[in-house]
Amino acid sequence: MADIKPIGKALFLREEELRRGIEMMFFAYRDFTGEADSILAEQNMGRAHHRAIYFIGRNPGITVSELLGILNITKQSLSRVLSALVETGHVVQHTGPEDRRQRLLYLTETGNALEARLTEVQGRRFAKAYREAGMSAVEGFHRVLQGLLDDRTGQQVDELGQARQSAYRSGDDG
Amino acid sequence: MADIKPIGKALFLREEELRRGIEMMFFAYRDFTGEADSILAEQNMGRAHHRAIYFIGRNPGITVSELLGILNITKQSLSRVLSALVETGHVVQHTGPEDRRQRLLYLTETGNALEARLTEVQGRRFAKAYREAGMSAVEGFHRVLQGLLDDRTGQQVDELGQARQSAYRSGDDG
DNA sequence: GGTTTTATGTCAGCCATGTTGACCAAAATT
DNA sequence: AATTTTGGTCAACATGGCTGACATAAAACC
Repeated sequence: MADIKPIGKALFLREEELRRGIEMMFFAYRDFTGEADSILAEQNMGRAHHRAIYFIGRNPGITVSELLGILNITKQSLSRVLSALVETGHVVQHTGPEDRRQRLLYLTETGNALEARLTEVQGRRFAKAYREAGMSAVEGFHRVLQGLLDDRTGQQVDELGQARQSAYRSGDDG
Repeated sequence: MADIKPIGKALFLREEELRRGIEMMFFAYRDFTGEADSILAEQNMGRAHHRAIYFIGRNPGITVSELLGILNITKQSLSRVLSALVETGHVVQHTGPEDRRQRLLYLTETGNALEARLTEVQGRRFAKAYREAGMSAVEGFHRVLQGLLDDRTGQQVDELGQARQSAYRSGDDG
């Protein structure tokens, strides 16, 4: 059995590899959000506002509950941010046509402009990374990220993708 | 020139692909940190404590300045966390032998145990993702993450890798 | 060698954003 | 009519960023 590997060393290398992933994830996320954070700071906003704006822009007419499902925060936290965004004219709430309890959320022109600006800087960063890494690396990147998700999140992401493909909600920004 | 592509559609696909990256990054980071956050909450700690513990464990004898360089936060923010960790017996500070202004940081046994526990849950998640995605995907994952970094961070990460390989600092936990 | 400058770290207090808990109102359900 | 669901509000609290003021050690300068 000459092909038995030195287990100790293999485990060491494995741990090093995992730690490398952990660290890179930390640094990459920090830098990935950094530029957007700066833009947001100019407007006295934070990441919480960004996340709300992003997912409202991506899903016009989304309800507060649905948004809560995506963000995984409490309604009190979200409420604070939404109030601010309505106040500053980035978001409008329309009473649901079927269920009048619901407040369907839409970006205003101002909100759309900010969303575009934020997504542009983050997209630019991704475009550079994708370009440098190459197509097959991008494929691998997606697969690993997918594997990092909780099962529940994985399902959610799939559902979001489906919903987006199939139909846009009726509404001003449709 | 029959191979000119329909630009409009290509751009649309490109934007969709970039948005997919942006979203996956958000979800993956959230889930990636979630388990560790729970463990930390048990001990009345947060992510800031985790980051300090992680990088001290990884670089025994690191100075506060060096740690600040890694974390990109203010010294005041770090100081608060370090004081708490010394208080709870997770970290010890030794005056620098050359430059007596410095406080070299080390994990205690307790600190090491917590670090190991936290790194284990995060490592397990990465191990699963890596296993499912396959080796070449992992390679691509690293390359894309690398490309997402600020230039300055990329250099830093390299330097850290070097320092770790070449020599361990003298100290109790060497 | 004493003074200034630089490096390093601490204390105090502010702000954003997460949390719980208690409670209210409107609409839908039974 | 009573209950449940949905959404909102107020209050209080914790974490972890931030700035400003300050203390001390080391280095640089005259």
